[in-house]
Amino acid sequence: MSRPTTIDTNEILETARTLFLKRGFTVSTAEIARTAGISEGSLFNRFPSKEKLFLASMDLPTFDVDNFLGEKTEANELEANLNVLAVGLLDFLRIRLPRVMMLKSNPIETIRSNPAAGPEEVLHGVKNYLEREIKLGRMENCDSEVFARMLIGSMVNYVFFELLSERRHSQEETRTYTEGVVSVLLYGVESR
Amino acid sequence: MSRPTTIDTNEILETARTLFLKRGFTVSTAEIARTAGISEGSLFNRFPSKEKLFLASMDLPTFDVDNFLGEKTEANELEANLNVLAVGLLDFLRIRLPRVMMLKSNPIETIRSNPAAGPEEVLHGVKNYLEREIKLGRMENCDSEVFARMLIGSMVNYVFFELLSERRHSQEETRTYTEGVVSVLLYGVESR
Amino acid sequence: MSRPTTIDTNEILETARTLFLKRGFTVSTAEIARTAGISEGSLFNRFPSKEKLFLASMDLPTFDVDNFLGEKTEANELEANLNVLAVGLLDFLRIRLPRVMMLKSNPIETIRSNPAAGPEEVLHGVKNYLEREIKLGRMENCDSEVFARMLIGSMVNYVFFELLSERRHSQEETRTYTEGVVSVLLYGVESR
Amino acid sequence: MSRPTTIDTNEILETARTLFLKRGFTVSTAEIARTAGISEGSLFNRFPSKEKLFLASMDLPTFDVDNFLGEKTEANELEANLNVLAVGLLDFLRIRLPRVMMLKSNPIETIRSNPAAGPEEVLHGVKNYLEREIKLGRMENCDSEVFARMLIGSMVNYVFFELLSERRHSQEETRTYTEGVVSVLLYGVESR
DNA sequence: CATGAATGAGCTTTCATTCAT
DNA sequence: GATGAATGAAAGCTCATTCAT
Repeated sequence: MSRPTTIDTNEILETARTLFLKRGFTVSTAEIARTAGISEGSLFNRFPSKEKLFLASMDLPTFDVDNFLGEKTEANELEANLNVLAVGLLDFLRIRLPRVMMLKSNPIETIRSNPAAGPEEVLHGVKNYLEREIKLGRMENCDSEVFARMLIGSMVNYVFFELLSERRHSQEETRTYTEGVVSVLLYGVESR
Repeated sequence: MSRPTTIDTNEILETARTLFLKRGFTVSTAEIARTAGISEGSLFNRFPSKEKLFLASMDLPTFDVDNFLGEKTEANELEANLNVLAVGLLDFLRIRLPRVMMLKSNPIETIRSNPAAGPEEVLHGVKNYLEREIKLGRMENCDSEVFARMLIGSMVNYVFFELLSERRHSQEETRTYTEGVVSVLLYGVESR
Repeated sequence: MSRPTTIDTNEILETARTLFLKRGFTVSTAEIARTAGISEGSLFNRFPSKEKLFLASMDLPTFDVDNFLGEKTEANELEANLNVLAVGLLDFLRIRLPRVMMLKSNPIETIRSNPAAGPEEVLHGVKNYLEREIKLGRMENCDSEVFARMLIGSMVNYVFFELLSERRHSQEETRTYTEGVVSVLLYGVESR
Repeated sequence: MSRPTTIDTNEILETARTLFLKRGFTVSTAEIARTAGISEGSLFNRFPSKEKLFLASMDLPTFDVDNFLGEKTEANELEANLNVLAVGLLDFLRIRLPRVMMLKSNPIETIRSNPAAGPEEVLHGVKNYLEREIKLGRMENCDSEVFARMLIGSMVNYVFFELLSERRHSQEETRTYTEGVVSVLLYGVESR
């Protein structure tokens, strides 16, 4: 019966996210509103404070290893599975990592207690997956924590480079890299 | 040799760094001055602007692989060398990484052109070192870029976890981890 | 005779009055509308501006001494009449005084010219009444202005205390007070 | 050693008080600063918030009956003393009353608990004085509360009229009034 | 006519920076 | 050089008012 809503909250969040990620928490709400094509008043109608807007725009996606692999893997191919997982992690981290960094660098008061920002989840997910593969006899026994950290760390670092150099690797580069990583993880570079 | 009445620039920088790293670029110059025990006037006598102070306090250390290893390694022990290198990288990254993240998250205008913030240096250093080891026949031929990225990435990620969880690993945990990483890199987890 | 769908202007005014009196002119129109159970749009359909709403809600009641006494007094009893008048003034002032104070403390531009806010009326009314009583020989000749001011002032002050202490006197306290006041006015405390 | 203070806090308070009293709490801090001839920044250097400034500028003076009379009265002249007291009350109320009204009409959160805003003090002071006079046998026994309320109320109302009509009575008018009041209080208008 | 989404002007407040000593 | 008072531009936020339905 009243004037219909014309402003899309998601559009605001995308605009804010883009600006925050590019220029830091110090971008002004005025600029966010202007870029989103709305008035500052409308911005604050949706989000009660700049901090809330910031936190909402930096919402962290999660990554469920089992769900992700369950759909895509051929059960018996460990190396293939790990390659798929590596690529999935990359895509996930390309979204999550810049937000985590932004949140960490602008420790709004209420952020501290947010456990979702913690990095443990993904590590646990990968570790659990590995241990299941070991139990199933499809993988040699090994320190799953070290393996998981190395896999994730290699992906994190790859994305990290992309962020800092502001250049995204091509699909080919990426595939070469992930395959190299998985290969090294499984076989090392030295024949023992 | 009496205590100089002038203010130690390094003390200012340390104070500023601590505050910036903990609370982000938005800490006020007033608070920095107060914490450093000086007046705001003095702060601006030393640094012409907050941005300059920020950049100075986030000065990025560099890591010269050759220098570092030259002093500490026994030439023939590749695995030992890599372990030393890994620990050295960790210590280096514990200082550098939070600053890089802070710089990336607060891209002051003048920062863009600063190549020192780029992550290529260390990658090149490690790659060069690896290729020399390969040329010297002390290491199997391999994709040095992937190897370097994995080594660095594993360390980056380890420090990353420490930053996010605000808990530093013990020396023992760290040694176990670095040795695990190097071992996997060299030999993998699967016997081929 | 079903409940009308339209909004009762008087209910709005009562809500607004209550809020204005309790919290000052700074209460927001949003809160007034919410408290009244209507939309802000409807509020502004009724009152073209917040100021108009404020002025309307602070509408000052008047007090016609003659009308008031005409119905209630026994003609020959001066002291009784004055007691009735005193109580009537009290009840009147309990409504008028807080509004006058609110209007005075928030001198909306257009208020200045509003003579109704002036306090002269009641003073004149009481003075006229007193002079009639004197002419009728039911009261000694005296300075009717001083008498009127003292009577009114005593009541104003009594209400004033109630406002500031946010506690309304009981009926008994009130009667004791008004009778004391009238007695002093008529006979003083000293035998001359 | 540093730049000397050039802004007088009292001047700020006077400016703020004048504007608040004339236009209500809604005068902007910008206008207060401009009128005081200082920057808004300086205003907030002195007062951490507009509310604090408001409260400070509405600081309520107190009136110590004994101190006041102690210096000015000839001990044995009750009526003379009361006349002096009445004038003193008037002068006091001309300052206090508008501030009390302003405070009451803008009930800043923290104001509620401020007992100084309460009107009891002066009432008690006058009552105590009267009871002492009664004990000393210089005044007939009477209801000191009613007497005090009437004296104060008459003065409050007189000032009230001045406030509302924005016209201050002349000294002569004032003296005539106070003397009339005291006379009525002591002797009434009727011979009993 | 009632609604509440949208607005934008204006508010209080902050803060990097300058300046007089 | 060190100080901290003073500044003013801009920030975050509010809110009376308008408008599309």
